[in-house]
Amino acid sequence: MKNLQVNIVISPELYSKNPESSELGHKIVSKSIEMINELGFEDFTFKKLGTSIGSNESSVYRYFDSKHALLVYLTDWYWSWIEYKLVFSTLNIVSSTEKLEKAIAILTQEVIEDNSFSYINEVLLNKIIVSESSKAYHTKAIDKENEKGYYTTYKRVVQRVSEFVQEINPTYEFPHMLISTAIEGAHQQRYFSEHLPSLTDVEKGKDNVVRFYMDLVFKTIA
Amino acid sequence: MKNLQVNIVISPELYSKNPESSELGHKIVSKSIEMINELGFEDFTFKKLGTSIGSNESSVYRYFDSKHALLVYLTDWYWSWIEYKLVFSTLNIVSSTEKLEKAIAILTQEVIEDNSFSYINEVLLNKIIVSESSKAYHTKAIDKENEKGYYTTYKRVVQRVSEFVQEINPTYEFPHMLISTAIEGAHQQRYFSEHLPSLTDVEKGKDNVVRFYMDLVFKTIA
DNA sequence: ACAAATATAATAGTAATACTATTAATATAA
DNA sequence: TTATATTAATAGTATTACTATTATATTTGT
Repeated sequence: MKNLQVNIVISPELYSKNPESSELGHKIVSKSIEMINELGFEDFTFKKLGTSIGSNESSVYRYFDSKHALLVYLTDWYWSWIEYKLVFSTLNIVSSTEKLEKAIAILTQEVIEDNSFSYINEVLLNKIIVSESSKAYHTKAIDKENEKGYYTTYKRVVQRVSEFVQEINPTYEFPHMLISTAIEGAHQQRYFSEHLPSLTDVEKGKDNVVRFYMDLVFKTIA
Repeated sequence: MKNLQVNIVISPELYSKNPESSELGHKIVSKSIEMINELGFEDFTFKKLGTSIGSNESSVYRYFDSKHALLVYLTDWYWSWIEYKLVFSTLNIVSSTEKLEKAIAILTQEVIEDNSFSYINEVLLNKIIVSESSKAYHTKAIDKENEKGYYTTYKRVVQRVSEFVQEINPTYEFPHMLISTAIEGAHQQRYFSEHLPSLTDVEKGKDNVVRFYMDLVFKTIA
């Protein structure tokens, strides 16, 4: 994956001005990832962001209509990246079981290496997904936003992996529930393991989250 | 359960003045449940709440330090109520399998009847848990709050049910992960089924969420 | 029954947030 | 070079999440 020149392309619905199109746009995305991690989404503001990139609030607003729009953009970028990894790593594999194994690994693993997609730090972005992304869709405007296509990438990822499940066991009733449970669950378990560890069974050094979901998925569809 | 005189007792950590102790307190809790449902947590304010119960903002602040504190209170009330139902319905049952079945049902079912615990509408409260409760613990202050015991009831519920799992299969490695995955997953699936249905496999009339998690849990620990 | 204590309502005020609008300066492109 | 677009700077607004103060009820102890 290293030196491939690939770009994650984000739907124009998800920004006012494309942050890919300028240096300032890059800085906005890049620094917002850092700052949301540091401050948490609630305490992160466009004013602070503007200041810290040597620009100002109103310039940030030209790229994103709101703080929430930026979070949706980051979330979509993440899922586009995951989809890319998913497609790439299951290409030319014939065994459905093997494809599902790879997929579950990608979906439940912690991201520990910044694959340096230009100005986006995937390690930090993954942390935002774990601790903040649920705020993107837990909003009163969810239905309108869903109609506008804000969550299509995520839905497509779930769909793709559900298809692997269906290839393995065409009679299994709940492939989408199983995959969305594994994805969201893995993020939650990572959050719990750091903050509410008694809700989990994580052990230092072992990647129990991946093992747990791998086991759960394959037993459930067996 | 109907005519039993039982009270849910909430730890004093979770309020400034006990809302159980006055008519105003009752109104605050009762109306806030309605309003958070209507407006969503973001648009709900103490000012609006005060006005709508014929009182005012500052009086609400005497019961709860912040909007967030109120959400944590409501969440704890919910889990205390679930714990009560859990203990009640598994009392005198000897079969661990049967106990776990009852537990999973209680944890994953939609609440459709207001069991009229005085001034709290459990149906609406359950909806808040489904769509807003993750905001209670996805906060930068989580570690401090956890130390103060804000989440002990929830943790105890997970612990109790994990013990049923361990009774059935003492060698299963991840009982806590399994139960917290089922609990949080069920809420998520209910939210998705309403707003992002392609992430689920819900069908009108059938309670697929309960069936899905029941099947998943028992297959996983088999 | 009365004073003291307590609870509540009403009002005002503050710093910060999440924006919008306007203008000025700067870079780029025709 | 001029027109165009981009950005920075500044100012302003309604609202939020809270704090503080005082006046008025209500409850409680004696």
